[in-house]
Amino acid sequence: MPELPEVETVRRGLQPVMEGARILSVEQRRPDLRFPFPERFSESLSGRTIMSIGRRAKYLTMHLDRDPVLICHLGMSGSFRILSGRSASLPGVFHHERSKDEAHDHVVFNVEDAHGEARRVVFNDPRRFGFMLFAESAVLNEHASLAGLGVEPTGNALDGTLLSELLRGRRAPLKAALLDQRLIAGLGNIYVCEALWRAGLSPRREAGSLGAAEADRLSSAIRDVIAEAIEAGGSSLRDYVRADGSLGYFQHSFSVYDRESQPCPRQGCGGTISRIVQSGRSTFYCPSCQR
DNA sequence: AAGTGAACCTGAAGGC
DNA sequence: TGCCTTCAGGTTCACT
Repeated sequence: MPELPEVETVRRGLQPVMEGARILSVEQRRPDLRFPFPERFSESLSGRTIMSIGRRAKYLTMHLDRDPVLICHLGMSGSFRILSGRSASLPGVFHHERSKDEAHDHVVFNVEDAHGEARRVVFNDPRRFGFMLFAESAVLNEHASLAGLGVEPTGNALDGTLLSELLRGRRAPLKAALLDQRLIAGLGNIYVCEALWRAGLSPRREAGSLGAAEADRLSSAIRDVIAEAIEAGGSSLRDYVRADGSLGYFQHSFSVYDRESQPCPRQGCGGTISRIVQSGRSTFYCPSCQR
């Protein structure tokens, strides 16, 4: 579910409550999510102080006052919500009222935040494609989950020259190449579709076939759409909410994603958005203006 | 090696 | 109403 902008939004939502907080206890309510929880999961976290919450691609990292680092992935349906500790013991007066199905509340962090407020930070994940793992901080980037990740589409690193290099020689469709986390890390189905539309490039193009001007356009489109989506607090489809319960609103800015049969929004195009399936996933694009 | 498709799991939505 | 199928923001594994 969550792509980079949603994960970054979650990180920013957790930051004010988690940074500087002390973990009093951790309730682990099942043995596994996508993977088994680490050995001594709760014991290793309890008593620690959270120094910072980081993000790499779609992974969240929780850095403590000593090892291990907690690596967390939200999978397709993972989310966090924050309850005030006091409200948590008084049903009906939660920090925010949105009550998700508590059957899928898999982990609860009981913390005391930097102001001494008791908080419950709850990880909910109906599909359980998310996971939590431990890593050694000194070799965090060599951890199996993070080691192979490509360039972040935020900041200045991703330009036309680098994108050309990454795509050179690749025979896969452009869509598939952009979803490959080893090349660019953090893009998912929504933002790949949106970036390709902005760049006027067909998702079916052979990835290695882009010219320099096209690679320039695409790298700009990727960076722009990711930056705008972060600014908007991500996209809220179905059940995605921010840690404070509010919704992101980038979904209102979709040009093609989930807009099959609707007119292409590009000025003067007049085309109609199509849905095709590429490597098992829906691609939305305008066959008229994306070539 | 690179590329494709299935698998993992639950819930929502649509068709009949 | 219920039952069935299809689909969903991701990653990993098995296969060609």
